[in-house]
Amino acid sequence: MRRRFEQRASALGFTRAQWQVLLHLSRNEGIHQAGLADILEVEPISLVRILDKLQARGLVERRQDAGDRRCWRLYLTPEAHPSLALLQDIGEQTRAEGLAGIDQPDRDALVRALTILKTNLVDACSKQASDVEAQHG
Amino acid sequence: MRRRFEQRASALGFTRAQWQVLLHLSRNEGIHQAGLADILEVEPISLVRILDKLQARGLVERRQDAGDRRCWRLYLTPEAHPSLALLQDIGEQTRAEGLAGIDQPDRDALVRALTILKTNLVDACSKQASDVEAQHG
DNA sequence: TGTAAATCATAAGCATGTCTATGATCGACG
DNA sequence: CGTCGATCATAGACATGCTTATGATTTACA
Repeated sequence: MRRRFEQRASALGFTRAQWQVLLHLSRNEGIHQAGLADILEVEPISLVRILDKLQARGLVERRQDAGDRRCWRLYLTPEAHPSLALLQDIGEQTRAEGLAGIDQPDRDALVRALTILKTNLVDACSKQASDVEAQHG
Repeated sequence: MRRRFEQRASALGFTRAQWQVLLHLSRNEGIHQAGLADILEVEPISLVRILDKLQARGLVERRQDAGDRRCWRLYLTPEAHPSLALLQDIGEQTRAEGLAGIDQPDRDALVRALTILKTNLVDACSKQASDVEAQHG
């Protein structure tokens, strides 16, 4: 799904990661980088360089936070909106293309299974992380 | 699933990609790099550097092909087997951990749905690739 | 046979993910 | 008020994925 999306989106000069950033930013304008990284489930450092590129292309704006000089608040620029709409279409098409021929009960089961699977693994990851922490002090 | 596996495997000094290479190589000893890349569904160049590292660690051997001087045949060294066994255990545990609490019908539906989904997208990718090819030449 | 096309391995350069480290700032607590 | 620990953004270094390009061979075909 990643490959197919990227095959289509590369014509617009975007990667999947860039689209995800734009999409989630559009739903959370004014968020700071750590918060967006949390939503995207990546480390903040992974986001920094993507934002650098999007900012260099004039699609994203970093504004100083009034009360906290450490952090930036993130906004889409007006230039971002047309691309974002196109990218959302591509995402929609890719999703539909992938799910074609899967009946509704199986789609439901897919979502159920993946939801549990993700929860299981995230829990296991954070449990082990806190174990290691406890051992080391 | 990738993250959880890597969390565990990093203690052994392996990445998921390296494990996949070792695993599929163990099932296809004597294969050449392009063939293994095809099985792993990555580009040959992505495999080269992983093999370089595994070879440097003495886990993989490249032997000249007798009949074709362009290609190498790949073999695991005896040193690879203990690590491979450990990594397979980790893979097994991670899979079990992820699937915990998903009943059998949903597991079956998951496999069905993902199989179709992958086929759909792979077909769409290669169809578009050949369209582009046709246009350009 | 001789040349053009395909194939194998690999390099260069980019995007994105990680971990670890660092400087600036904030907040909490003595 | 001053210090110490948390948090924010970011740098450096590495792993792995990609596209595109290249040299060496092999294969196919005129």
